[in-house]
Amino acid sequence: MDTKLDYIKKQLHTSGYKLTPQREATVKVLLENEQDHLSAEDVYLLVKEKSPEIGLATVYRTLELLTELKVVDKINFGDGVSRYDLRKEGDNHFHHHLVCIQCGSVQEIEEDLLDDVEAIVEDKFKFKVKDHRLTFHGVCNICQDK
Amino acid sequence: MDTKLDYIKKQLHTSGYKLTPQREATVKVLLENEQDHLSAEDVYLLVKEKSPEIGLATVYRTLELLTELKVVDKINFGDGVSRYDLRKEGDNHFHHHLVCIQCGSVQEIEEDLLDDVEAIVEDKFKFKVKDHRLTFHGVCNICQDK
DNA sequence: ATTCATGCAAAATCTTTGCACTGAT
DNA sequence: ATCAGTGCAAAGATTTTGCATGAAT
Repeated sequence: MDTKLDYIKKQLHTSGYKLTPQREATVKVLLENEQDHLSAEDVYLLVKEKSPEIGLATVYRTLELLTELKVVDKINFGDGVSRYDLRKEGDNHFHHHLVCIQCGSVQEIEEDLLDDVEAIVEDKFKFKVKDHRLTFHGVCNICQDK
Repeated sequence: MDTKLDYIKKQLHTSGYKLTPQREATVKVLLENEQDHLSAEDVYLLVKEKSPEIGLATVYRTLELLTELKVVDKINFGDGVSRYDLRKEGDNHFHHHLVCIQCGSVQEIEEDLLDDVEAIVEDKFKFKVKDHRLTFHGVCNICQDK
């Protein structure tokens, strides 16, 4: 647990940033809610529970910083809000999502299923792939049973 | 050209909507700029050139309607803006995009490269796929040559 | 002292909504 | 006469920015 925090701390330091108490509080919230896809507002509210003095702008600035450093990925499922998703330690690719159009649940897929597809893209379109975003919209197994 | 307009007109009628002059102007702009990924504001400005009396709210309402009817897809490349992309006639799947992180260009891929991946998702996660979004971020062939 | 980070409030941006009005059936 | 559609301006929501203050080296 703290290993991850240390790892992120190191990433910040490498780029010349400090892990301030506010940033630490924000990162901890992200770590404690890894499964969720929190919006900035969500993060802010959770951070406030333990550190009431923190400001929304700071949370935004922290999330922006973490996005730049690729500690988190900023995603958008089509509602008007940006959501933030921790990258797994050592991951160099964004993971995929299954969004249920009935219950709204979001499931993550760790596997990288796109190796073949990327090879095609690089070959056919001469496009050097650095990252990808893949989201499936459909009906999750729970909603199918209803 | 007008075939496409007729086709869209029919889609509207099927769902009980009319192709008003304002909607027609909006659709025409989309048809004339199929390659681009226009934001609502972009569409509005282009519509205004020929129909200055049209309001921004109407453009938004039209785009929302077209999105509902799956005439267009609403996409989001990470800047704060929604963009609108015409579906090809008869397409039931969203097409993919290659976003260049250097010059910002967006290239479209018509091929559906995800059949295998979808089969895996349906099988392994019991998730009934209805649609997908796939975007690659990387360096386009032009920028690679620089 | 200088520099980086914060908090607050104000501003900016994008999008939606309320409401009166128009136009077609 | 009704009802969907429109234009305008106002409101809403999300995110960014300016600036004075505070903490750390």
